[in-house]
Amino acid sequence: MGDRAAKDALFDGLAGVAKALGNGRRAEIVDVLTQGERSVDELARELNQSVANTSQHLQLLLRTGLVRTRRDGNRVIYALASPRVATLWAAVRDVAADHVAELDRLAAAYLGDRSKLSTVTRKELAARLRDGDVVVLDVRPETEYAAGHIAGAVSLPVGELTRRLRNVPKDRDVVAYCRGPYCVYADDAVRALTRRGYRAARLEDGFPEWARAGLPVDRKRV
Amino acid sequence: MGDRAAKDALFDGLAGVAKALGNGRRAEIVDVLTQGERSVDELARELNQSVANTSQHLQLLLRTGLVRTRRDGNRVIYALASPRVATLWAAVRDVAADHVAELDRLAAAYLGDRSKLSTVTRKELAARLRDGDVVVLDVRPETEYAAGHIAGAVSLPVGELTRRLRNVPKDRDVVAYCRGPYCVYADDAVRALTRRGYRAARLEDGFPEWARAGLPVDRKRV
DNA sequence: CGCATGTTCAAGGGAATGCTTGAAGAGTGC
DNA sequence: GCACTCTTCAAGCATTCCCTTGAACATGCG
Repeated sequence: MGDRAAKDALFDGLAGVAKALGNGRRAEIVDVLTQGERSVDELARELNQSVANTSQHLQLLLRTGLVRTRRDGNRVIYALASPRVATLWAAVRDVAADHVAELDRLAAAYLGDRSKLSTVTRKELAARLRDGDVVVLDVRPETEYAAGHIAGAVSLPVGELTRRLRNVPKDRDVVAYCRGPYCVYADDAVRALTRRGYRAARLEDGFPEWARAGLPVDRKRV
Repeated sequence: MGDRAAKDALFDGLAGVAKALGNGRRAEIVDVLTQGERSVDELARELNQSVANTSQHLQLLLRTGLVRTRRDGNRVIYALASPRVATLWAAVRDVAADHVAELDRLAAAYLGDRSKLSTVTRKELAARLRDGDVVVLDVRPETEYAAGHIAGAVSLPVGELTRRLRNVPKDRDVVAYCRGPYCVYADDAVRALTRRGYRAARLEDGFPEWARAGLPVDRKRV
């Protein structure tokens, strides 16, 4: 024991986990699965990839143990193997934000200019929720809201925002949140709201981070 | 903003961090750097790889931002870019331990049978250190001890263990620790000690985990 | 059963990865 | 300057990775 070949094999095994996350498409899959389980073709559509390719990526994630499957009639539903995988993905994102030189540029290219968006930290929002002086909007698709949301938040998917604007009180501060720090939904919502004269800000990160921090969540459909 | 190409590029950027850790040799480099900074050829010797190859891996880690360098006369010293990188590596290891099916086999092949080794958790050791009823041995190379060690531990590199055995009291419980959960030094030490009639156990993980948990450390050479 | 839907498998081609070898840079000491 | 050490660069080759295409497999429904 303690020989080179075995040590190399062990570290290859450990590195296998990182390798599984080491592809943009697979990273995106894990990122989406953080919001809840999905079928293969839901994922394929979300990633804008062929079903075959998506399936292959999922097979690899499955072999590595990062995801698990269950059958639901016709379809196969994939989910993260455990919350720990979501934590790992968050750690990857954090290191990238800290240390990857070009990430700011890439993020800006996708998200646009965020400098004019006001943001709220988890802590601030938690405090203001306790005081009840803020309206919280979950602007993700409704199924994700149903699978879990910030306690007290109202579902208002960004696609329906303009149609259901009357439900948003104009005299109170509004905070929108979505999937995480690299999700555009809340950005779009905040831009649309401020343009119309609302006092809107976005939560710095998203629902998964809120839940992971142990802050109050709700699973019931409202 | 919000278009597919930019989103793919962003996630490729995020995944780049995972990709950098997604190779056994680079993972090993990061694992070693968790113990402290190293020159290229120290790393090459530790990994049993050519200097050129090691240098290439280091270049990639550098480009990704996971490590940084400084010159020391003739040589270039590499270090982790921040403690957050060590945290990320720990997260990878944890997920692998939880979810990679074959990891137990790989670990056993490298580490040997651990079933007969008694272990101590961080929490237990911290408590027993406060009570002063235990001798703690740092069995890593002396330079790593000098760079930081559990407060109250004594340096006794595993290579010199048999030569300096007289320094270890036979009537007290002994706990040995080393680099981390996949390091053999403490295992070897505990086996050698128990064979000679000492009451020895190993700390479940290693020094980096101890330090990361905020438990008392010391940097002074004894 | 036959057909539709959803998922996986298999083969192929272009690109990237990992290691090797040998040479070129960079810094130190005589 | 010159020899020496440590590190990086460059080219080459076998292997792996990623996506595509088209077929096979599984499940549900009429």
